[in-house]
Amino acid sequence: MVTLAEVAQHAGVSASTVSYVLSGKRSISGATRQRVEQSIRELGYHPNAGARALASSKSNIIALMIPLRTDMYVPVMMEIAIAVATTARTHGYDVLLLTGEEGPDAVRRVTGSGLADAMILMDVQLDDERLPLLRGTDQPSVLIGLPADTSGLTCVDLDFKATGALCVEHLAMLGHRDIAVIGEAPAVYERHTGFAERTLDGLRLRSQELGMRLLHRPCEGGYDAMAVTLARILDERPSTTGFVVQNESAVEPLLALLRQQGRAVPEDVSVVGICPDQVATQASVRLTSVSIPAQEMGRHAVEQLVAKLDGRGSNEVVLIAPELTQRASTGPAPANTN
Amino acid sequence: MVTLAEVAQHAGVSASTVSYVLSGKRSISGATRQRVEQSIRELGYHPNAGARALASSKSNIIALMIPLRTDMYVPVMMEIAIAVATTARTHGYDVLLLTGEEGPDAVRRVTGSGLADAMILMDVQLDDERLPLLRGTDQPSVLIGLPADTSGLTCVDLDFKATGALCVEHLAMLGHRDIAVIGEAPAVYERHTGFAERTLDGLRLRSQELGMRLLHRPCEGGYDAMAVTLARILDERPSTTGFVVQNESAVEPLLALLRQQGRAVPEDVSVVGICPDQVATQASVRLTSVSIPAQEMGRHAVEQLVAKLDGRGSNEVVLIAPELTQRASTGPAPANTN
DNA sequence: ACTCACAGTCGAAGCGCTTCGACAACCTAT
DNA sequence: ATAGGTTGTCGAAGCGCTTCGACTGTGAGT
Repeated sequence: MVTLAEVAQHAGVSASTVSYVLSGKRSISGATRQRVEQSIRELGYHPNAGARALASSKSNIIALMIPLRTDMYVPVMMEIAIAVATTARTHGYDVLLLTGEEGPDAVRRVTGSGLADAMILMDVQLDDERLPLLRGTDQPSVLIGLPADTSGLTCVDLDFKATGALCVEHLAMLGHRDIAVIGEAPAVYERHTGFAERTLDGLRLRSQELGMRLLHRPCEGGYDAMAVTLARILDERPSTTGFVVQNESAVEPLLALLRQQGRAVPEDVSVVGICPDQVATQASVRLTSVSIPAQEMGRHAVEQLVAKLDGRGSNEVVLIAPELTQRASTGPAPANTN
Repeated sequence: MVTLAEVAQHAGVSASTVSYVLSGKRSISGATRQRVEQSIRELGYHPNAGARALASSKSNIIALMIPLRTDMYVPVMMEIAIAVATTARTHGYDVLLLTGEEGPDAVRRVTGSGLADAMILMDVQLDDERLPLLRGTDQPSVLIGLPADTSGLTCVDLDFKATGALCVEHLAMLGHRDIAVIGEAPAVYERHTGFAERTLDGLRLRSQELGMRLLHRPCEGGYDAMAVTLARILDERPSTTGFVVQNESAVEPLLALLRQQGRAVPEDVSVVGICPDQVATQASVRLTSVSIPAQEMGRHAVEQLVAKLDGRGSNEVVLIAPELTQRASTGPAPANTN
């Protein structure tokens, strides 16, 4: 293993000079700089991460806490994680992957040990038990998702309330009056995950304002669960002509079931998805949808964090505006056939 | 920030004693140990990761390189990543998330800087450019996936060749003679990703041995691509009664299309999937499938790696035996209706 | 009573880096 | 020519931990 000292000797300068070449924190003459860089290349030198962390009390690592559950909104999580990792690299940071398993202890461990300089939390619950810890430390952090109380915190998320409203508006504009919401699995609501409830708020509020009737049903993904849920909805409110689906694994089952029952999409029934674009475009009917901007969220989160680490940036809530893309699954409500 | 020295002082012992309490590398009297542990708790001490890494030349971090592409077999990757992270924690390791983006440089950087003690590589190509680097370093590593030449490497993977064979055998047993394989996207084969080719080998070999006819068609996921592929297959070989699908995002489209064309599953046509159980059970027809044991792979990989780090363990290729679960999508071939 | 082994503890020497203050050499303004 | 500032470099002091060798006291063996 090559050390700073060896590079220094090879280049005929002192260790500190090499260090300054590397960090650029003091000016170095062109000649010296080149000699040092040459030596670094020749010797294949890589600074030792531990030593660096110890001396500078900066690890250049960002911790990312992802949820342990692998059953929900997985592609979104993955895309965020990858966006976080690649964006972090462009700022010179690496990413440490923590699973929710350890819970708040992970926060303590990482903060206390100086393993990471900052952290990003995903899958934030409205009343997340990790929040007090974050508020009580001076380690920068960013949440992806919105808790109930955002004071003293930096958050990045899609504006799910606006997303709900947007879906309703789109259906209203097309003349639909009775709409049903296929939600995430009941467990998601029970955990009080913010995004699900905020979407619902937006849906309810706007549909009230527009005088529409709204039915909300949580739904486990999959064909069987969807079949049961759909039957219940159509039983309770046969006049339903618009669906909003916020559950990736319910999209295709819903479309299949509607088809099977002879309800044509979009002629008889319109469907709006809240899901990644990939899901929307690969469905059997190209789905009108509000996309989950996973990459953008990951990127934003890192950039907020880096800003904080650089002493710039403050606590703020960044809500990304939803965008609805009309595809083939929504159309005018059918003429009233009471 | 609390340091070892402060804990030592608080407990009235020397720093080295505290260190030995922590590491257990020398015997410590019960009384002293308890006093130290008490102090640690009272002061909320966490050892500094950087200092530890520097002094011991061990970071207790495992690097995990995941593919950059977010478009393919995502849930599997995610599940593996999570299994790696949680298993690593049980052995006292944290996980650093690297994306394929940097390519071989990432290997150099991590190895050279001592950022991680070992690494796990996913999405290994048959002739992966990172392999020479791995062979040339003494840093332990494990591949998830199988390259062409495994000499000097430790690999963990599902036995995809046996998987292919198993699928064929199942269909053969049910009396099918003409089978079609819906493969991964063409890009996967072009990249020479091992698993896809090995599956194909297994499929071809066994179907030859059993005197069956086999058609293989790569397929981008999604409904439209699947429609085109299916049409071509049925056009070329109308007598096809068995399908093997190795592409998560083609499963549901295939089932929908078959249904739409009046081909009943499993009465007219049988379908076997190679996919995570979750996909198989959530499909519109509960899919007979060989599951991808993502968790098991991640766990195995970490355990191999930890064994190496402990000086136990050697280079070996661990192939996990495939298991086929019969569900509702396969049945006897229809009577010959030439 | 005397050695020997061993458990239990301590002090000190680093691990490889960053960073601060010092200093020499040079330039510019007086 | 001189004071004052700049620029480029160096030496040394840590950062918080691990680990080695050394030391002390105790109990067993003779």
